[in-house]
Amino acid sequence: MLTINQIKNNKEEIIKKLSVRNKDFSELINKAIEEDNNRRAIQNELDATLAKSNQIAKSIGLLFKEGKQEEANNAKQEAVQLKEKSKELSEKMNASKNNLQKILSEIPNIPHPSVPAGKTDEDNELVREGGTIPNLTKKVPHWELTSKFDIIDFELGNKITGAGFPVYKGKGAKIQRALIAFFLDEADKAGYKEIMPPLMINEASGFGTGQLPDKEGQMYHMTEDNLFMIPTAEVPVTNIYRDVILNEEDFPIKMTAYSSCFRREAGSYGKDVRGLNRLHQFDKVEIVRISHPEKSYETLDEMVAYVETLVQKLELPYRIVRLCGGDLGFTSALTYDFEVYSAGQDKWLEVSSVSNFESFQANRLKLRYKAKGEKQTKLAHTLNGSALALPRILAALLENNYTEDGIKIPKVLQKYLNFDVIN
RNA sequence: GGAGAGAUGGCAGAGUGGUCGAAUGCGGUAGUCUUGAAAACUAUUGUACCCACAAGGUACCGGGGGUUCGAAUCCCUCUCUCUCCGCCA
Repeated sequence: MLTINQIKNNKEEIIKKLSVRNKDFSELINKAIEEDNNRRAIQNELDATLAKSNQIAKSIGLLFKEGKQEEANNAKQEAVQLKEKSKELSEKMNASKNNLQKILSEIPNIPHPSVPAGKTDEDNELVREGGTIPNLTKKVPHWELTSKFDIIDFELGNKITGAGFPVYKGKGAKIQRALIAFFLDEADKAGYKEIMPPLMINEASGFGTGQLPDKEGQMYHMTEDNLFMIPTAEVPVTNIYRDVILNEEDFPIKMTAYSSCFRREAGSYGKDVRGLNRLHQFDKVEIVRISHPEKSYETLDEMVAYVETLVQKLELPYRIVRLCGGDLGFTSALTYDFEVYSAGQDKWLEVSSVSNFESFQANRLKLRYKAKGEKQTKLAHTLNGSALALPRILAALLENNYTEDGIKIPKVLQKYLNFDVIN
């Protein structure tokens, strides 16, 4: 969420920058400013009324002490009237605040100047590519390979739970474990502190990172306890810093977490859902950073470079794209997507999304820092990225490395496994 | 799940209707002293909003609601924590 001060101070500029998202936000922006003016007017009056009430209440205490019953009773009358007035005003004020909140929550993050204009993923900008696309004699999609080698059982998942909950077996399960260990070890080497977070979150956490209230339908909801299954470790990990005021010297904050992720994927039925392409439960290692505002883009570049080393070490052909305005997430200012080429399907699969949210999440989280010698707190910047999501990485590994002799395991994973080929 | 106790500032911990944004101690910051440090002493030390700034004002003592002219203090409710019992990996 943008702050009202951000909006007021740079109104025209913000409207202009938001237009990169292919939508005109001038009306909402104007409404927000108008409502804020309204709110301030009400608060002025309310504060004055309360001040008077407080004054009278104090004087009543003194009058009683002095035994001036009559005067005290007169003062009470006045106080009652003031109270009614302040009640009215505070109701108005709450309504105004809620309305402002609602308007603000409909305004997305301001795209970074480097975000290209565009409508769909076709307008995304290719930043870099690497690796070599394998020249396979036979292209086999992973869902055939997994059943051929009996390493992932989709049918069994259907039986136990439902579609989108695969069962990993034997070498399939071991590869999952190896990938998780590999990703965590790499993150550790890169200075990220490992976190093992809760897999369910409460409402406040969901609000902090922006899943609630908008994307409520995308999370599994335990209504009995009002908890939600996490769609990504970003949520619990970033919320570690909800309601926190940091010191400048606490930066940089680097965290990583492995977790299972749960997504209802409502509304995406039938679209690229075969095999591992889109699941309700999957595993992912996430990196999260909290950064000084002046350093956050440096941080973003660092994260992109880091994720790039992962796909390189896994020897996967990849490309990095900068999302265009139309494809950019609501909360993000700049996002780089990583895609790996999956030869069996002849498709690029998105395996990581690395974003700078600037102060958009921090505002909701109330995550601030205090510069040395300054009294005012400022919002920190938050960033996160997948490093990496397992299922599509696995799909690409299986498809790209498949030969007549079986599926070869990339070198970096071999030390985590007691086999180097699946056959 | 049952019974009881509790939730106060960075921490510890007073405060049971008015003079409490809140004693005291510790910690933090600045200064005095010192070659430097420690100790000691002095001052300062929550967040947000209104206000151009300052002055001043308002709100916040786990969350929400209520009683009252006035609530950290009384009532209701929710959440959480602790102790005991039960169950349990």
